[in-house]
Amino acid sequence: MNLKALIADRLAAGFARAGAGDAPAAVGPATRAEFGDYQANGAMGAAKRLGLGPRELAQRVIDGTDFAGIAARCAVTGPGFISLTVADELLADALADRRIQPLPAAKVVMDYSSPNLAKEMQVHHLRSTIIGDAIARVLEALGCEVIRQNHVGDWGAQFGRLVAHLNDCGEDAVHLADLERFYTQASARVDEDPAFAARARRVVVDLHTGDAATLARWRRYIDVSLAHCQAVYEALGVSLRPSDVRGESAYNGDLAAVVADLAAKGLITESDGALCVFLDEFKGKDGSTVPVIVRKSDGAYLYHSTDLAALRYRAETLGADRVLYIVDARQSLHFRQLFALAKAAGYGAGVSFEHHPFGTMLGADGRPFKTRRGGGTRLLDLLDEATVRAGRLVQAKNPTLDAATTDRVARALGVGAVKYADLSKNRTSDYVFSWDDMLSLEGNTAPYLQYAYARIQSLFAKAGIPVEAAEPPLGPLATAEEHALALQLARFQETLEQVAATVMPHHLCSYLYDLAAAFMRFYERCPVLDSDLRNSRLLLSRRSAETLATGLGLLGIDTVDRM
RNA sequence: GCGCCCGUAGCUCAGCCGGAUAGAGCAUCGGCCUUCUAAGCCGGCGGUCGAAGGUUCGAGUCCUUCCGGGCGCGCCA
Repeated sequence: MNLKALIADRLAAGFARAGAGDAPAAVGPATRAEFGDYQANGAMGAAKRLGLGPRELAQRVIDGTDFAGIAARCAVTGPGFISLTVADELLADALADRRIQPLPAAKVVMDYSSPNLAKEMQVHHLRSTIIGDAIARVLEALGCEVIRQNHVGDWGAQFGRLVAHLNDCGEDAVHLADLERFYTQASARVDEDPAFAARARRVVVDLHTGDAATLARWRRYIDVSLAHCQAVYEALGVSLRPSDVRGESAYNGDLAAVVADLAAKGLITESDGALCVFLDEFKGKDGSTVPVIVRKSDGAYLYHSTDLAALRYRAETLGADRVLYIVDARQSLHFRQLFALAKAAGYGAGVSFEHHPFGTMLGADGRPFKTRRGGGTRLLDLLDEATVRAGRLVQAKNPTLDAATTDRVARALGVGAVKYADLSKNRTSDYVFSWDDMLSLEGNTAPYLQYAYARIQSLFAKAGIPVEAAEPPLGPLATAEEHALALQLARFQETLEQVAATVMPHHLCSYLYDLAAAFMRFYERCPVLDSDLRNSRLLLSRRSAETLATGLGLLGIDTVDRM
């Protein structure tokens, strides 16, 4: 149940009776706990139009609202806030059933992760991959049909360079590390050797026109590279599967038709031999327009055309209601152009195309992130280091665990910490990558949430009963800690809906951290096993464990029973 | 030059259609393990929310200008 929506609904009737039916109740969590659990700020904004004092209107709203079963107390506070305390019976209802309520059915296509192949996955691939994955899982939990589309870069100039270079030196690459090395060499040659650069471009044309030898070579490199990506996804606990891969190459056959269609619709202008679309939305102050180039003067297509073909496929073939692109903020202009182009071409009318950007990764110095060697940091190295550090800590804290359990726990905590460090940030602009922050295991980190979960498992082990044995109903909430914990548990639904609406997983992280903290305070203050309120407190513990496990699961983070 | 994003405590970050005394973690200082896991709990220290104007009953949040940072801008993706 969505408490916030329920309260807003009830208050809406009160606003209507008070003559302010069009005013939003503006319900949110109370900013100050002393005044209750939720507050509605709408009376203050509406009062002026009605010629009433804000407190007077707030009182009229309260008088006209039916609080039966939802609020234990409701009062006007401050300049005209409506503050209310949620009734225990409502919390008992909320905790009786932990099922998530579905949103209206929708088909959502999600483009995320989408690494360029031929290179190992680096830390900068982390954001798209795990943000997208968390959103995909949350949407599925809310009943949406999610179609994952891993739009890997498997068709661009990097393969021209790679294949041209390997043709020249007569070598072949069967391991990713080799590919990586050869690609670096090839990139260097492009900068120094114009003749090589020309050959590399020629190879791209061969590839795109279906030259058999080139395609065979390309296929081998792609397979090596994709196997590596899949290994990273599995190490990360990301839900992407090989069947979710639909890379740039999948649209090769559509490109000519898409461009022909744009031409037929009168959108194409030739400029210096390239086929361009000039859109009014991108006209500058000086009257010049930044063009969208859909075909180069040498006949090759670019990512605008590929992305447009992909957009059309997602809208028309997959039948999406929404298409979410979880892509670096540096692509913002590209997506504005892409969506404008789709609109001009009449593709995907009625479909919501959304670019959800995230910031560029910076180093500790605030400059774009690079290692000393000028490269990136391998994602697998980061995960390994996190696991090693967590392993040392697990061993120090709990030396009685056997080796296999220690390894498993270390993996869950280490990988969880890395993911949580990234997912818990709402940075639509740049963010600072810090090796130490990523690997931190104290405070507001995944291990804190996992620790709360493990404590609950331990509690039930001590009680000698399975977690499921704690059943409703919830008893009286005798202490402030119990009330606060029950309230936080009851807010899970509204949190998931908020994540779905904003496409921002950090709201779920904040929620789970607050939940774990509420549980820790409850646990420190309220004895469970040796208490008259044992049943009720066990139920609070059970729901805490379930909600933590479910929430962490949506973030792609594992829980452990002991740590 | 034009455009987009950002600037909150020493550091890393929250702050939900503008709403009460701006919140966490880390760091630092102090208290709490003979009772359910101290990876924890409680408390102290720490911010003129980049600056100046404006709108508003009310601005970290909206508008304008300036300063600072990042990114993007016709044949890479």
